[in-house]
Amino acid sequence: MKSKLDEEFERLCREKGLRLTGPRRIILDVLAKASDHPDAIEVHRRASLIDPSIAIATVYRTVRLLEDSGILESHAFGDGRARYETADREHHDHLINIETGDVIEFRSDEIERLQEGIARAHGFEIVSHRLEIFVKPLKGGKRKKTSRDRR
Amino acid sequence: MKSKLDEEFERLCREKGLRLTGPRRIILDVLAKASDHPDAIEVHRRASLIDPSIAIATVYRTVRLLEDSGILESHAFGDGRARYETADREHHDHLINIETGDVIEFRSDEIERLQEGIARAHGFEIVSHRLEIFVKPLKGGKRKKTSRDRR
DNA sequence: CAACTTATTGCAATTAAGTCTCAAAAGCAG
DNA sequence: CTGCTTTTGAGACTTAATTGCAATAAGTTG
Ligand SMILES: [Mn+2]
Ligand SMILES: [Mn+2]
Ligand SMILES: [Zn+2]
Ligand SMILES: [Zn+2]
Repeated sequence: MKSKLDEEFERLCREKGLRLTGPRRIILDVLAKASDHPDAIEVHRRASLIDPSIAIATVYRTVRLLEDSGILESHAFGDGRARYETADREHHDHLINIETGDVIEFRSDEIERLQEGIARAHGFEIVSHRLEIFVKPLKGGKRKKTSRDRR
Repeated sequence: MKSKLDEEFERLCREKGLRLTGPRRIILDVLAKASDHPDAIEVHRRASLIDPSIAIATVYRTVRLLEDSGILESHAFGDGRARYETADREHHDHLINIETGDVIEFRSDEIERLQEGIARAHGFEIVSHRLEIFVKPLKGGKRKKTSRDRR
């Protein structure tokens, strides 16, 4: 099935004279289907299951292309590698469980609004931002079953 | 003059059997005096003015040691390098002017409080967090003279 | 202060994420 | 299908950071 992302990417290709190649389709597909935040190596591993000839260099080239086009977002959570997710959902920030590496998404309109105010007070407008909260489980139980996110 | 940081580092050395060496004193001094957020290469450059024989490897080793001891904080603003600042001041977050690279510090107790609430609602407690807002100047003038931060 | 033990240093080699070069392969307009 | 152009895979390269190692310097003891 052809997703929103596929259509957007096709449009982009036509617009910029880029080619809709096999590797690009597969990499975009891997990213569209991911419900976690894979890094380039993990994207390559998943893409390789579909076409083992895809090179890691192509993964790096493609995620850069997609990121520059606004189709992908990259994050730098603790470890050195950049991690990716498609930019087709509403903006959110992340809680990272430092004991398990699980990533939990959240959104706070209040925080978003406060950030706007801070930027404006300094004479700026926000281009982008990142908020990452590194957490560990509360000892005293009170756990919600929220961490569906792998790694 | 001997700063708070120096004393804390001396205590740490005694505690862990570490040695208070020339290079360590100089690197800590450079960091204590910095009012910006220098990266390892810049710290090395400044340390070299005092003792040209200091190796970049020693800078990397020392900032890691200081960071692990909680004396230094490292940040990963856009560019690949880690940037450092001493952890002796009150917690704050950063606005980064993407046009100039200037870093502006701010603190919002409201945002801090909201983060606590979010973490707790998910059954976690915050270990650390980072909030970085990438901004550009508002076209319509309204500028405050706040950016005292170099680089 | 001199001798001694052990941590630390400078240096060069190494690692690891990501980028680049280039000849071969593949898109795609005609 | 042809021909032009972009993209690819493979491997070389770049850059921040880490590590191995022999030489050096801290700190300790007498
Ligand atoms: Mn996410
Ligand atoms: Mn700061
Ligand atoms: Zn946000
Ligand atoms: Zn904060």
